[in-house]
Amino acid sequence: MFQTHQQSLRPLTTAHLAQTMTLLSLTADELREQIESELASNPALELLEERRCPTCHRLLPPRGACPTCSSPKSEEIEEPIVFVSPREDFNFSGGMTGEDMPEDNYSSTVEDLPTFVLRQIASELDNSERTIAAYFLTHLDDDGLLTIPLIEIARYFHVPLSKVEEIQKKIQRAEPYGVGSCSPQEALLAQLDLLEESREIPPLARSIIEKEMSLLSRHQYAELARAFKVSLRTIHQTVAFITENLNPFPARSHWGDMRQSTEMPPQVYHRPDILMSFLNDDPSKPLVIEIIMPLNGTLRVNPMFRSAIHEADQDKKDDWKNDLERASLFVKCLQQRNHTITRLMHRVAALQRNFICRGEKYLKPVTRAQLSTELGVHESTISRAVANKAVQLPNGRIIPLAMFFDRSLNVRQVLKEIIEKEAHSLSDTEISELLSEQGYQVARRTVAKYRAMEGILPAHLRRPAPGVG
DNA sequence: CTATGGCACGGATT
DNA sequence: AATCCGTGCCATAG
Repeated sequence: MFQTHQQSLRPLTTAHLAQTMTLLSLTADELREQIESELASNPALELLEERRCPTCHRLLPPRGACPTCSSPKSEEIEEPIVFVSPREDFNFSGGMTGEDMPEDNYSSTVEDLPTFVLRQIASELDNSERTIAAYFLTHLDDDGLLTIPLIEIARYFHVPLSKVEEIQKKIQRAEPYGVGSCSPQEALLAQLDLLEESREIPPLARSIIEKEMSLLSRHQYAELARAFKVSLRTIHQTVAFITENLNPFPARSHWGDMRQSTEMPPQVYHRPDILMSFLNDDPSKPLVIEIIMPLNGTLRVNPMFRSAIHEADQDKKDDWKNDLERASLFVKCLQQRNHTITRLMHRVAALQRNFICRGEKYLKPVTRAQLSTELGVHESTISRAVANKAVQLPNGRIIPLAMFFDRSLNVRQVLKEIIEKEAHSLSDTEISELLSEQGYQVARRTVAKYRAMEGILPAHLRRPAPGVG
Protein backbone atom coordinates (compact mmCIF):
# COMPACT_ATOMS: atom_id res chain seq x y z
CA MET A 1 0.00 0.00 0.00
CA PHE A 2 2.76 2.41 0.80
CA GLN A 3 5.33 1.97 -1.88
CA THR A 4 7.43 4.87 -2.95
CA HIS A 5 7.87 4.18 -6.60
CA GLN A 6 6.03 6.41 -9.00
CA GLN A 7 2.51 5.63 -9.89
CA SER A 8 0.63 6.33 -13.03
CA LEU A 9 -2.16 8.85 -13.11
CA ARG A 10 -4.76 6.27 -12.26
CA PRO A 11 -5.80 5.83 -8.71
CA LEU A 12 -4.05 2.85 -7.26
CA THR A 13 -4.41 2.75 -3.56
CA THR A 14 -7.62 2.90 -1.61
CA ALA A 15 -6.26 5.92 0.19
CA HIS A 16 -5.78 7.64 -3.10
CA LEU A 17 -9.27 6.80 -4.16
CA ALA A 18 -10.85 7.90 -0.96
CA GLN A 19 -9.06 11.20 -0.91
CA THR A 20 -9.80 11.92 -4.53
CA MET A 21 -13.42 11.32 -3.79
CA THR A 22 -13.36 13.71 -0.93
CA LEU A 23 -11.57 16.40 -2.87
CA LEU A 24 -13.92 15.95 -5.77
CA SER A 25 -16.91 16.94 -3.75
CA LEU A 26 -15.37 20.09 -2.40
CA THR A 27 -16.21 23.52 -3.69
CA ALA A 28 -13.45 25.96 -4.50
CA ASP A 29 -13.83 27.60 -1.14
CA GLU A 30 -13.67 24.37 0.75
CA LEU A 31 -10.80 23.21 -1.33
CA ARG A 32 -8.79 26.22 -0.41
CA GLU A 33 -9.23 25.47 3.27
CA GLN A 34 -8.21 21.91 2.69
CA ILE A 35 -5.12 22.87 0.77
CA GLU A 36 -4.12 25.50 3.25
CA SER A 37 -4.32 23.14 6.15
CA GLU A 38 -2.39 20.52 4.24
CA LEU A 39 0.19 23.08 3.30
CA ALA A 40 0.56 24.20 6.88
CA SER A 41 0.92 20.75 8.30
CA ASN A 42 3.16 19.24 5.70
CA PRO A 43 6.62 20.63 5.01
CA ALA A 44 7.04 18.49 1.95
CA LEU A 45 4.41 20.46 0.09
CA GLU A 46 5.25 23.69 -1.57
CA LEU A 47 3.37 26.32 -3.46
CA LEU A 48 4.92 27.41 -6.72
CA GLU A 49 4.44 31.02 -7.57
CA GLU A 50 2.05 32.09 -10.27
CA ARG A 51 2.72 32.74 -13.91
CA ARG A 52 0.65 34.95 -16.07
CA CYS A 53 0.08 34.83 -19.76
CA PRO A 54 1.73 37.90 -21.27
CA THR A 55 -1.00 38.42 -23.83
CA CYS A 56 -4.26 37.59 -22.14
CA HIS A 57 -3.09 38.03 -18.59
CA ARG A 58 -4.69 34.89 -17.32
CA LEU A 59 -3.01 32.88 -14.64
CA LEU A 60 -1.24 29.87 -16.01
CA PRO A 61 -0.37 26.40 -14.88
CA PRO A 62 3.32 25.93 -14.02
CA ARG A 63 4.20 24.40 -17.35
CA GLY A 64 3.04 24.95 -20.87
CA ALA A 65 1.55 27.80 -22.80
CA CYS A 66 -1.64 29.65 -22.18
CA PRO A 67 -4.53 27.35 -22.99
CA THR A 68 -6.61 30.22 -24.30
CA CYS A 69 -4.14 32.06 -26.46
CA SER A 70 -2.24 29.11 -27.76
CA SER A 71 -5.27 27.04 -28.52
CA PRO A 72 -5.70 26.08 -32.14
CA LYS A 73 -6.96 28.96 -34.19
CA SER A 74 -8.95 27.00 -36.66
CA GLU A 75 -12.57 28.04 -36.68
CA GLU A 76 -14.06 24.62 -36.67
CA ILE A 77 -13.01 23.43 -33.26
CA GLU A 78 -16.19 22.16 -31.78
CA GLU A 79 -14.59 21.10 -28.59
CA PRO A 80 -14.74 23.43 -25.65
CA ILE A 81 -11.44 24.41 -24.13
CA VAL A 82 -11.22 23.34 -20.56
CA PHE A 83 -8.45 24.12 -18.17
CA VAL A 84 -7.73 24.52 -14.53
CA SER A 85 -7.14 28.07 -13.54
CA PRO A 86 -5.28 28.79 -10.36
CA ARG A 87 -6.45 32.01 -8.83
CA GLU A 88 -6.62 33.03 -5.27
CA ASP A 89 -8.97 35.88 -5.70
CA PHE A 90 -11.74 34.65 -7.86
CA ASN A 91 -14.38 37.28 -7.46
CA PHE A 92 -16.31 36.38 -10.53
CA SER A 93 -14.68 37.94 -13.53
CA GLY A 94 -13.67 40.94 -11.56
CA GLY A 95 -16.41 43.05 -13.04
CA MET A 96 -14.91 42.85 -16.48
CA THR A 97 -17.71 41.39 -18.49
CA GLY A 98 -21.41 41.13 -18.22
CA GLU A 99 -21.51 39.17 -15.04
CA ASP A 100 -23.22 42.01 -13.41
CA MET A 101 -26.23 40.38 -12.03
CA PRO A 102 -25.25 37.13 -10.44
CA GLU A 103 -27.90 35.34 -8.50
CA ASP A 104 -27.33 34.83 -4.86
CA ASN A 105 -23.75 34.14 -4.32
CA TYR A 106 -23.49 34.22 -0.62
CA SER A 107 -22.99 31.00 1.15
CA SER A 108 -25.80 30.18 3.48
CA THR A 109 -23.65 27.76 5.34
CA VAL A 110 -21.20 30.39 6.40
CA GLU A 111 -23.15 33.55 6.95
CA ASP A 112 -26.65 34.83 6.90
CA LEU A 113 -27.68 37.58 4.56
CA PRO A 114 -27.28 40.52 6.97
CA THR A 115 -23.77 39.50 7.92
CA PHE A 116 -22.83 38.89 4.34
CA VAL A 117 -23.96 42.31 3.26
CA LEU A 118 -22.58 44.14 6.22
CA ARG A 119 -19.16 42.70 5.70
CA GLN A 120 -19.05 44.04 2.19
CA ILE A 121 -19.82 47.59 3.12
CA ALA A 122 -18.35 47.81 6.58
CA SER A 123 -15.20 49.48 5.37
CA GLU A 124 -17.16 52.34 3.85
CA LEU A 125 -18.93 53.17 7.07
CA ASP A 126 -17.98 54.72 10.35
CA ASN A 127 -19.08 53.24 13.63
CA SER A 128 -22.41 54.94 13.98
CA GLU A 129 -23.29 54.23 10.39
CA ARG A 130 -22.44 50.62 10.92
CA THR A 131 -24.90 50.39 13.77
CA ILE A 132 -27.62 51.82 11.59
CA ALA A 133 -26.71 49.50 8.74
CA ALA A 134 -26.83 46.51 11.05
CA TYR A 135 -30.26 47.48 12.28
CA PHE A 136 -31.35 48.11 8.72
CA LEU A 137 -30.19 44.69 7.62
CA THR A 138 -32.02 42.84 10.34
CA HIS A 139 -35.26 44.07 8.85
CA LEU A 140 -34.98 42.36 5.51
CA ASP A 141 -37.37 39.67 4.40
CA ASP A 142 -36.41 36.49 2.63
CA ASP A 143 -36.34 38.31 -0.67
CA GLY A 144 -33.81 40.81 0.57
CA LEU A 145 -36.32 43.65 0.67
CA LEU A 146 -36.75 46.07 3.54
CA THR A 147 -39.81 45.38 5.64
CA ILE A 148 -40.08 48.66 7.51
CA PRO A 149 -40.25 52.23 6.25
CA LEU A 150 -37.00 54.15 6.07
CA ILE A 151 -38.39 56.91 8.22
CA GLU A 152 -38.81 54.46 11.05
CA ILE A 153 -35.11 53.72 11.06
CA ALA A 154 -34.34 57.39 10.95
CA ARG A 155 -36.57 58.00 13.96
CA TYR A 156 -35.14 55.08 15.85
CA PHE A 157 -31.64 56.45 15.59
CA HIS A 158 -32.58 60.13 15.68
CA VAL A 159 -30.85 60.84 12.41
CA PRO A 160 -32.16 62.62 9.33
CA LEU A 161 -33.87 60.53 6.72
CA SER A 162 -31.20 61.47 4.23
CA LYS A 163 -28.63 59.71 6.39
CA VAL A 164 -30.58 56.48 6.23
CA GLU A 165 -31.06 56.87 2.51
CA GLU A 166 -27.38 57.32 2.08
CA ILE A 167 -26.71 54.09 3.91
CA GLN A 168 -29.37 52.34 1.92
CA LYS A 169 -27.64 53.39 -1.28
CA LYS A 170 -24.50 51.69 -0.11
CA ILE A 171 -26.34 48.58 0.89
CA GLN A 172 -28.07 48.37 -2.46
CA ARG A 173 -24.73 48.37 -4.18
CA ALA A 174 -23.60 45.33 -2.26
CA GLU A 175 -24.28 41.79 -3.31
CA PRO A 176 -26.86 40.52 -3.89
CA TYR A 177 -27.33 43.72 -5.84
CA GLY A 178 -30.36 45.73 -4.93
CA VAL A 179 -30.64 44.23 -1.49
CA GLY A 180 -32.24 46.49 1.07
CA SER A 181 -34.60 48.13 -1.37
CA CYS A 182 -38.08 48.96 -0.18
CA SER A 183 -39.88 47.36 -3.10
CA PRO A 184 -39.18 45.13 -6.05
CA GLN A 185 -39.40 48.20 -8.21
CA GLU A 186 -36.74 49.97 -6.25
CA ALA A 187 -34.57 46.89 -6.33
CA LEU A 188 -34.77 46.79 -10.10
CA LEU A 189 -33.87 50.44 -10.38
CA ALA A 190 -30.95 50.05 -8.03
CA GLN A 191 -29.65 47.16 -10.10
CA LEU A 192 -30.18 49.16 -13.25
CA ASP A 193 -28.11 52.03 -11.88
CA LEU A 194 -25.34 49.66 -11.07
CA LEU A 195 -25.52 47.96 -14.41
CA GLU A 196 -25.51 51.24 -16.26
CA GLU A 197 -22.07 52.03 -14.96
CA SER A 198 -20.49 49.21 -16.85
CA ARG A 199 -22.78 48.50 -19.71
CA GLU A 200 -25.26 49.96 -22.07
CA ILE A 201 -28.87 49.39 -21.17
CA PRO A 202 -31.91 49.49 -23.41
CA PRO A 203 -33.38 52.99 -23.40
CA LEU A 204 -36.85 51.90 -22.40
CA ALA A 205 -35.84 49.68 -19.53
CA ARG A 206 -35.79 52.41 -16.94
CA SER A 207 -39.05 54.05 -17.94
CA ILE A 208 -40.84 50.74 -18.01
CA ILE A 209 -39.77 49.93 -14.50
CA GLU A 210 -40.41 53.42 -13.24
CA LYS A 211 -43.76 54.06 -14.80
CA GLU A 212 -45.36 50.81 -15.74
CA MET A 213 -44.17 48.38 -13.14
CA SER A 214 -47.62 46.88 -12.70
CA LEU A 215 -47.94 46.11 -16.39
CA LEU A 216 -44.48 44.67 -16.40
CA SER A 217 -45.11 42.41 -13.47
CA ARG A 218 -48.29 41.17 -15.08
CA HIS A 219 -46.48 40.53 -18.35
CA GLN A 220 -48.92 42.67 -20.23
CA TYR A 221 -46.63 43.41 -23.08
CA ALA A 222 -49.25 44.55 -25.53
CA GLU A 223 -50.34 47.20 -23.06
CA LEU A 224 -46.75 48.25 -22.58
CA ALA A 225 -46.21 48.62 -26.28
CA ARG A 226 -49.25 50.85 -26.48
CA ALA A 227 -48.26 52.89 -23.44
CA PHE A 228 -44.86 53.68 -24.90
CA LYS A 229 -45.97 53.79 -28.51
CA VAL A 230 -43.35 51.31 -29.64
CA SER A 231 -43.48 47.94 -31.31
CA LEU A 232 -44.22 44.80 -29.39
CA ARG A 233 -40.86 43.56 -30.51
CA THR A 234 -39.06 46.40 -28.78
CA ILE A 235 -40.95 45.65 -25.61
CA HIS A 236 -40.04 42.00 -25.82
CA GLN A 237 -36.38 42.83 -26.23
CA THR A 238 -36.42 45.22 -23.32
CA VAL A 239 -38.28 42.80 -21.12
CA ALA A 240 -35.85 40.09 -22.06
CA PHE A 241 -33.04 42.33 -20.95
CA ILE A 242 -34.79 42.99 -17.67
CA THR A 243 -35.53 39.38 -16.87
CA GLU A 244 -32.04 38.31 -17.79
CA ASN A 245 -30.17 40.93 -15.90
CA LEU A 246 -32.33 42.17 -13.10
CA ASN A 247 -33.99 40.53 -10.17
CA PRO A 248 -36.84 42.14 -8.27
CA PHE A 249 -36.15 39.96 -5.25
CA PRO A 250 -32.45 40.41 -4.73
CA ALA A 251 -32.05 37.54 -2.31
CA ARG A 252 -34.11 35.14 -4.32
CA SER A 253 -32.67 33.31 -7.22
CA HIS A 254 -35.04 33.92 -10.02
CA TRP A 255 -38.02 35.90 -10.79
CA GLY A 256 -41.15 33.98 -11.02
CA ASP A 257 -44.41 35.74 -10.73
CA MET A 258 -44.97 38.60 -8.39
CA ARG A 259 -47.17 36.23 -6.50
CA GLN A 260 -46.07 34.96 -3.21
CA SER A 261 -45.29 31.39 -4.02
CA THR A 262 -45.85 29.66 -0.75
CA GLU A 263 -42.86 27.43 -0.58
CA MET A 264 -39.88 28.64 -2.50
CA PRO A 265 -36.79 27.69 -0.61
CA PRO A 266 -34.59 30.71 -1.04
CA GLN A 267 -31.96 28.93 -3.06
CA VAL A 268 -28.53 30.12 -2.28
CA TYR A 269 -25.59 29.44 -4.45
CA HIS A 270 -22.01 29.53 -3.51
CA ARG A 271 -19.53 31.51 -5.42
CA PRO A 272 -18.77 29.92 -8.72
CA ASP A 273 -16.37 27.01 -8.86
CA ILE A 274 -16.28 27.01 -12.62
CA LEU A 275 -16.29 29.88 -15.06
CA MET A 276 -17.53 29.66 -18.59
CA SER A 277 -16.93 32.22 -21.28
CA PHE A 278 -16.56 32.39 -25.00
CA LEU A 279 -13.19 32.68 -26.58
CA ASN A 280 -12.74 36.40 -27.23
CA ASP A 281 -16.29 36.84 -26.00
CA ASP A 282 -17.49 35.71 -29.36
CA PRO A 283 -20.43 33.33 -29.07
CA SER A 284 -19.49 31.60 -32.29
CA LYS A 285 -16.11 30.67 -30.86
CA PRO A 286 -15.58 27.67 -28.65
CA LEU A 287 -16.36 27.82 -24.99
CA VAL A 288 -13.59 28.47 -22.56
CA ILE A 289 -14.09 26.79 -19.25
CA GLU A 290 -12.01 27.59 -16.25
CA ILE A 291 -12.02 25.31 -13.30
CA ILE A 292 -11.15 27.40 -10.36
CA MET A 293 -8.24 26.45 -8.18
CA PRO A 294 -8.48 28.78 -5.24
CA LEU A 295 -4.75 29.22 -5.01
CA ASN A 296 -2.20 31.65 -6.16
CA GLY A 297 0.20 29.29 -7.81
CA THR A 298 0.59 25.59 -8.16
CA LEU A 299 0.98 22.93 -5.57
CA ARG A 300 3.77 20.40 -5.83
CA VAL A 301 6.11 18.30 -3.80
CA ASN A 302 9.08 20.34 -2.75
CA PRO A 303 12.09 18.93 -4.62
CA MET A 304 14.47 20.29 -2.01
CA PHE A 305 12.66 18.35 0.61
CA ARG A 306 12.86 15.25 -1.49
CA SER A 307 16.61 15.45 -1.85
CA ALA A 308 17.19 16.56 1.69
CA ILE A 309 15.68 13.39 2.96
CA HIS A 310 18.78 11.39 2.14
CA GLU A 311 20.88 13.44 4.46
CA ALA A 312 18.44 13.38 7.30
CA ASP A 313 19.03 11.71 10.61
CA GLN A 314 17.80 8.20 10.85
CA ASP A 315 15.10 9.03 13.38
CA LYS A 316 13.73 11.92 11.39
CA LYS A 317 13.88 10.02 8.17
CA ASP A 318 10.73 8.07 8.83
CA ASP A 319 8.72 11.17 9.63
CA TRP A 320 9.97 12.92 6.57
CA LYS A 321 9.30 9.96 4.44
CA ASN A 322 5.80 9.94 5.73
CA ASP A 323 5.39 13.63 4.96
CA LEU A 324 6.70 13.09 1.49
CA GLU A 325 4.32 10.26 1.02
CA ARG A 326 1.38 12.33 2.10
CA ALA A 327 2.42 15.29 0.02
CA SER A 328 2.73 13.34 -3.15
CA LEU A 329 -0.50 11.58 -2.48
CA PHE A 330 -2.24 14.86 -1.93
CA VAL A 331 -0.89 16.35 -5.11
CA LYS A 332 -1.86 13.31 -7.07
CA CYS A 333 -5.35 13.35 -5.68
CA LEU A 334 -5.65 16.97 -6.54
CA GLN A 335 -4.55 16.26 -10.07
CA GLN A 336 -6.96 13.41 -10.25
CA ARG A 337 -9.74 15.66 -9.04
CA ASN A 338 -8.99 18.34 -11.55
CA HIS A 339 -8.60 15.80 -14.27
CA THR A 340 -12.01 14.36 -13.54
CA ILE A 341 -13.71 17.72 -13.34
CA THR A 342 -12.01 18.79 -16.51
CA ARG A 343 -13.21 15.79 -18.40
CA LEU A 344 -16.65 16.13 -16.91
CA MET A 345 -17.00 19.77 -17.83
CA HIS A 346 -15.64 19.15 -21.26
CA ARG A 347 -18.35 16.64 -21.91
CA VAL A 348 -21.06 18.69 -20.27
CA ALA A 349 -20.15 21.78 -22.22
CA ALA A 350 -20.15 19.88 -25.48
CA LEU A 351 -23.54 18.37 -24.72
CA GLN A 352 -25.16 21.48 -23.38
CA ARG A 353 -23.73 24.12 -25.63
CA ASN A 354 -27.17 25.11 -26.75
CA PHE A 355 -28.30 25.50 -23.20
CA ILE A 356 -25.30 27.60 -22.33
CA CYS A 357 -25.70 29.89 -25.31
CA ARG A 358 -29.37 29.98 -25.89
CA GLY A 359 -31.08 29.43 -22.61
CA GLU A 360 -32.92 27.00 -20.45
CA LYS A 361 -35.25 25.81 -23.15
CA TYR A 362 -32.37 24.03 -24.81
CA LEU A 363 -31.18 22.08 -21.84
CA LYS A 364 -30.89 18.46 -22.73
CA PRO A 365 -32.06 16.12 -20.05
CA VAL A 366 -28.87 14.24 -19.29
CA THR A 367 -28.54 11.99 -16.31
CA ARG A 368 -25.47 11.58 -14.22
CA ALA A 369 -25.53 7.88 -14.92
CA GLN A 370 -25.32 8.51 -18.65
CA LEU A 371 -22.27 10.66 -18.27
CA SER A 372 -20.61 8.25 -15.92
CA THR A 373 -20.63 5.50 -18.52
CA GLU A 374 -19.37 7.87 -21.18
CA LEU A 375 -16.49 8.94 -19.04
CA GLY A 376 -15.88 5.51 -17.64
CA VAL A 377 -16.19 6.46 -14.01
CA HIS A 378 -18.56 5.44 -11.30
CA GLU A 379 -21.89 7.20 -10.97
CA SER A 380 -21.10 8.38 -7.52
CA THR A 381 -18.02 10.10 -8.86
CA ILE A 382 -20.16 12.27 -11.06
CA SER A 383 -22.62 12.87 -8.27
CA ARG A 384 -19.91 14.07 -5.98
CA ALA A 385 -18.34 16.24 -8.60
CA VAL A 386 -21.64 17.84 -9.44
CA ALA A 387 -22.98 18.39 -5.97
CA ASN A 388 -22.59 21.76 -4.29
CA LYS A 389 -20.81 23.41 -7.14
CA ALA A 390 -21.75 26.53 -8.99
CA VAL A 391 -21.03 27.52 -12.56
CA GLN A 392 -20.89 30.98 -13.98
CA LEU A 393 -22.25 31.06 -17.49
CA PRO A 394 -20.91 33.33 -20.21
CA ASN A 395 -23.84 35.67 -19.67
CA GLY A 396 -22.93 36.00 -16.03
CA ARG A 397 -25.64 33.90 -14.50
CA ILE A 398 -24.53 31.67 -11.72
CA ILE A 399 -26.27 28.36 -11.57
CA PRO A 400 -25.74 25.14 -9.69
CA LEU A 401 -23.78 22.63 -11.68
CA ALA A 402 -26.58 20.23 -10.92
CA MET A 403 -28.88 22.29 -13.12
CA PHE A 404 -27.15 20.74 -16.10
CA PHE A 405 -28.77 17.53 -15.01
CA ASP A 406 -32.25 18.87 -14.44
CA ARG A 407 -34.61 16.55 -16.21
CA SER A 408 -37.53 18.88 -16.53
CA LEU A 409 -36.09 22.34 -16.90
CA ASN A 410 -36.53 22.47 -20.65
CA VAL A 411 -40.11 21.31 -20.49
CA ARG A 412 -40.87 23.86 -17.82
CA GLN A 413 -39.37 26.52 -20.02
CA VAL A 414 -41.52 25.55 -22.98
CA LEU A 415 -44.48 25.43 -20.69
CA LYS A 416 -43.79 28.96 -19.58
CA GLU A 417 -43.61 30.06 -23.18
CA ILE A 418 -46.91 28.45 -23.98
CA ILE A 419 -48.59 30.22 -21.15
CA GLU A 420 -46.83 33.40 -22.07
CA LYS A 421 -48.23 33.31 -25.56
CA GLU A 422 -51.63 31.88 -24.80
CA ALA A 423 -54.59 33.77 -26.16
CA HIS A 424 -56.89 32.59 -23.44
CA SER A 425 -56.19 30.75 -20.24
CA LEU A 426 -55.33 27.21 -21.12
CA SER A 427 -56.25 24.38 -18.84
CA ASP A 428 -53.65 21.89 -17.74
CA THR A 429 -55.08 19.29 -20.07
CA GLU A 430 -54.78 21.61 -23.04
CA ILE A 431 -51.25 22.53 -22.11
CA SER A 432 -50.39 18.90 -21.85
CA GLU A 433 -51.64 18.35 -25.38
CA LEU A 434 -49.77 21.34 -26.74
CA LEU A 435 -46.61 20.10 -25.13
CA SER A 436 -46.86 16.69 -26.67
CA GLU A 437 -47.34 18.33 -30.04
CA GLN A 438 -43.95 19.88 -29.51
CA GLY A 439 -42.51 16.55 -28.57
CA TYR A 440 -42.69 16.74 -24.82
CA GLN A 441 -44.78 14.00 -23.38
CA VAL A 442 -45.96 14.93 -19.94
CA ALA A 443 -49.06 13.89 -18.09
CA ARG A 444 -51.68 16.40 -17.21
CA ARG A 445 -50.88 16.01 -13.58
CA THR A 446 -47.26 16.83 -14.21
CA VAL A 447 -48.16 20.01 -16.02
CA ALA A 448 -49.82 21.12 -12.82
CA LYS A 449 -46.68 20.36 -10.86
CA TYR A 450 -44.47 22.30 -13.24
CA ARG A 451 -46.85 25.18 -13.12
CA ALA A 452 -46.62 25.21 -9.37
CA MET A 453 -42.84 25.04 -9.55
CA GLU A 454 -42.79 28.10 -11.74
CA GLY A 455 -45.23 29.91 -9.54
CA ILE A 456 -47.87 30.14 -12.26
CA LEU A 457 -51.45 30.26 -11.17
CA PRO A 458 -54.10 27.81 -12.39
CA ALA A 459 -55.99 28.69 -15.54
CA HIS A 460 -59.06 30.23 -13.98
CA LEU A 461 -56.98 32.63 -11.90
CA ARG A 462 -54.69 33.71 -14.66
CA ARG A 463 -55.03 36.92 -16.62
CA PRO A 464 -58.44 37.17 -18.26
CA ALA A 465 -57.04 37.52 -21.77
CA PRO A 466 -55.30 40.78 -22.56
CA GLY A 467 -56.38 42.22 -25.87
CA VAL A 468 -53.90 40.49 -28.09
CA GLY A 469 -54.77 40.86 -31.75
C1' DC B 1 -69.20 17.99 -15.07
C1' DT B 2 -64.45 19.94 -15.49
C1' DA B 3 -60.20 21.58 -13.58
C1' DT B 4 -57.01 21.20 -9.70
C1' DG B 5 -54.63 19.93 -5.74
C1' DG B 6 -53.42 16.05 -2.31
C1' DC B 7 -51.75 11.63 -1.33
C1' DA B 8 -49.32 7.87 -2.41
C1' DC B 9 -47.07 4.44 -5.26
C1' DG B 10 -43.33 2.72 -8.29
C1' DG B 11 -39.53 3.42 -10.87
C1' DA B 12 -35.51 6.05 -11.68
C1' DT B 13 -31.65 8.51 -9.64
C1' DT B 14 -28.15 9.34 -6.36
C1' DA C 1 -30.51 2.11 0.84
C1' DA C 2 -32.50 6.65 0.63
C1' DT C 3 -34.42 10.12 -2.13
C1' DC C 4 -36.58 12.37 -5.90
C1' DC C 5 -39.90 12.65 -9.58
C1' DG C 6 -43.70 11.60 -12.67
C1' DT C 7 -48.12 9.84 -12.57
C1' DG C 8 -52.67 7.83 -11.37
C1' DC C 9 -56.63 8.01 -8.44
C1' DC C 10 -59.78 10.48 -5.73
C1' DA C 11 -61.79 14.31 -3.28
C1' DT C 12 -63.03 18.93 -3.68
C1' DA C 13 -63.90 23.49 -5.63
C1' DG C 14 -65.88 26.10 -9.19
